[in-house]
Amino acid sequence: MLSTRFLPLLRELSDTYRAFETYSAIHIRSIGLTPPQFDIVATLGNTQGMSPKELGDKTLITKGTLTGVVDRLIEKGLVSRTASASDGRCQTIKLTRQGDHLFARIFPEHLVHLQPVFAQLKAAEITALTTHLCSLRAAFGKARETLEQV
Amino acid sequence: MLSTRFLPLLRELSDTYRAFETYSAIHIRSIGLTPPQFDIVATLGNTQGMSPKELGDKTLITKGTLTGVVDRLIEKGLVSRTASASDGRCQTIKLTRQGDHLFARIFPEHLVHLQPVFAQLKAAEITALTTHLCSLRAAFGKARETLEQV
DNA sequence: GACAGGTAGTTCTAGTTAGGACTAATATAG
DNA sequence: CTATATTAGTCCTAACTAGAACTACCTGTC
Repeated sequence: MLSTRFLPLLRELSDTYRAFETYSAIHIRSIGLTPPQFDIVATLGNTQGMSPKELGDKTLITKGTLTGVVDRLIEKGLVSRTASASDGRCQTIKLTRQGDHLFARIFPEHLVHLQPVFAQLKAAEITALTTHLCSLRAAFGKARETLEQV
Repeated sequence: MLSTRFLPLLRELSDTYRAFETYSAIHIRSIGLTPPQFDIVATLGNTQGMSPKELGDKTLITKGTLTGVVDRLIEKGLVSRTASASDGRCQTIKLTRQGDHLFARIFPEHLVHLQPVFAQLKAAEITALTTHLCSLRAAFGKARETLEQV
């Protein structure tokens, strides 16, 4: 007999993630960005820039996708792509001055947009949820390692 | 001063959701389906079929996307689309005999694939996580309603 | 029974997605 | 020093995504 007691959790995880995506997209689209584009701008904010590889690791955007997302941000004049001097394979993606200004304006705005959501939750709930999610993510990671050992 | 204490939670929510998607996709792709296609087949399993509208509500696939996903499942011979007799706007999507066989085979397989993940967690953790996610989702829903009242 | 308003589904567009094939550059082993 | 393996990034394909425009159909009101 197979246990199915975890199915409600998986459904809830999907539903909650999508509720978050949908809610934050309301603000993001009002700026004229897409969610992945916002993610890149937010990750580059307050840094000296980084390689596409590093950017992909942080935002979980795969390399093939990242090329296109960065292309569109360059078209909009928000980021630049320059070759690395030390490693001919690497490049550095950086916010332009215009990108920097945009980041400084929209990041606090985005926090204001999210504030009413988390004002409804107790600090302890937020902490507990984060911890439990972390365990679940680790469980997926471990199960995946086991599969790959074959 | 804006609070940013919820940002780690949002990152963890995204990361955990993607870990789940990636992990379950390993099994789903081995069957020759995509995750949304699997979602549809799993939702139609053990039912008499339902309208695209209902299917979209359950799987959170928007109507425009659903048309294409169902088209591809029809091409594969797994589902059928028939007009409703009572309402000329509605249709009924149903598993074909072949789709039914596939469902009967792969759904238990999928549970077996997921089992090792949840075997690592205590039952109480699973329950607590589900409850907290539900609160968070409700908070997004409430905040959204507030925005729409304008 | 006509007409206004709402609902179901399709089509279209721009963008994202994963994965794999490919190129170029670096690093390692012998 | 050279052959091999690894890594970074681009390009390609099939599919999914939301949202908006559109068509067809239903429902209520007068």
